[in-house]
Amino acid sequence: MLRLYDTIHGEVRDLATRDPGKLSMYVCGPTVYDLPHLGHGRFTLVWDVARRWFSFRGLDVRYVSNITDIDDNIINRAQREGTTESQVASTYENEWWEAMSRIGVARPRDVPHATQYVADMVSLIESFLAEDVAYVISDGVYFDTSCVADYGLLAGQPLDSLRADPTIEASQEKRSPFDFALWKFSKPNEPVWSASFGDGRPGWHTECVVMSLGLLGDGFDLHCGGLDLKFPHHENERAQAQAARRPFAQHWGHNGWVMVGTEKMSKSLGNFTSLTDLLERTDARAYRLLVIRSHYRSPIEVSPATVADAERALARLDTLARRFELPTFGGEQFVTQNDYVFSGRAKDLVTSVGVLLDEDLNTPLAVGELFDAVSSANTLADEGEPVEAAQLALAVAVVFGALGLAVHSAVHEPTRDDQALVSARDDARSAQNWAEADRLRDELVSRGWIVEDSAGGTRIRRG
RNA sequence: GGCGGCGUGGCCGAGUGGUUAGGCAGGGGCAUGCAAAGCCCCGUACUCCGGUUAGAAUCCGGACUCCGCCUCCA
Repeated sequence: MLRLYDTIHGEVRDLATRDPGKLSMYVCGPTVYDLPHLGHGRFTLVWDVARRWFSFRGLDVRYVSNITDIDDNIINRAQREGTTESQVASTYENEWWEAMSRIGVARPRDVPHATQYVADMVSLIESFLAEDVAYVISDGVYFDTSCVADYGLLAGQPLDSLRADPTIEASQEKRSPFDFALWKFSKPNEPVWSASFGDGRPGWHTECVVMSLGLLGDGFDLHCGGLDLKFPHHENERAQAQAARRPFAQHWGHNGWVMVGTEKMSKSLGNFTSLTDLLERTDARAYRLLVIRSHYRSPIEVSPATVADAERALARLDTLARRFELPTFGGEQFVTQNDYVFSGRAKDLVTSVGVLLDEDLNTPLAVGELFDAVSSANTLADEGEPVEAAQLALAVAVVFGALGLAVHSAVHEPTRDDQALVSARDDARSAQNWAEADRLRDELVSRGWIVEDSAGGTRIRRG
């Protein structure tokens, strides 16, 4: 049984599915007004890993993740740059998918765009107004949080114990400082959709509740996102579903922050690193390894040192892949537990790692066991047990593959000249002409190759 | 003020009562023509103060630090 921490209950619980064998999963996606940053990279990796693991276990996962393509930040950027909102949105959505592709995050099965669901949002807001759960003031339509009895469930405290930030001037017209905008009336030169209660654009919290229920239906299984969405975003989505008397997500998952030093990385602190920049100078797999090496609910520290550490750890896996000529997995391809049949130590590995991952995605312990298995496979091979060694190595690749991490090194084809140097060196070595062999090795090294001798002769690879 | 979380060896990062998590870095060794990769060995850590226990990093109480959320945020 798959189990996962549920934010509302504050404990690890069975991940129940509404329909047998099928998991409906919604992950709050990005607002596309800037390059994706490391925090985006983490949440997409975390839930991509979850999705892949659930799929490995045989669930048919319907993974939905939205693109918020209308929002104040988009409008501000468009006005600042003298362009249109849709231009800003499409520019950064393209950047988003480019980055997702590079870190190996599989495309969601559905990608709803907020602007395509405005009509449904308008109907929902109309129904709220009809029941006086929402009210109109000068700048928009607001949701009356006091109408939802258990408002504060996700925040972990009741509404009356929340404190409105005194530094933010609350609108005098709002019934409560916690009431949130369902709809914002448009100002001149802003994008506008018509509605019976006044032309304008939808509020963020309304977008996600409409899209998740619209695609996954009432009482869908799992709703995920970054911990900072827990309150108020997810609380407000939930409040709207409650008010609409529609069963909402049955299970809530939240991932931890990316830290920079001791502070949370965030837009407001201005200490973010763009994912696009990281990928310019790092093997994208290193970031995935960094993410799965710690627990998804813990904060992770991303720095040049921790990234370099992960890259070196990755080299150990790549060496294994080279030694055993392992297949690669990842990208849009999902591995399932029925794809390979193992026996002996390989089977034991898949079983024990599976137990760890089934229990709230304990990837750090799983990674520990996998690295142990790397040593074991090398030892078995050294001790003349090639078949069992190869099985174990393959199991390592399969499990890492199930988590979306391809165990392989980038392929670099030697040129004809390089190959000539390699065979010349083999000749020198068989003639025991060590000086010449060393000279040829230096030559290859100067051409950027790492030179290793093996039973089959000189082998070269890129670092 | 309310709510939640953290404090582990040089670094990252697991671990809820007893045996080395794991990775990276460092030291020693095996192997190798010499290397590289690989393998073996090594550091014996757990914020502080009390307490419970035969035994605690792990449970309880307290203190301190740091971080986060409380109408921008993944």
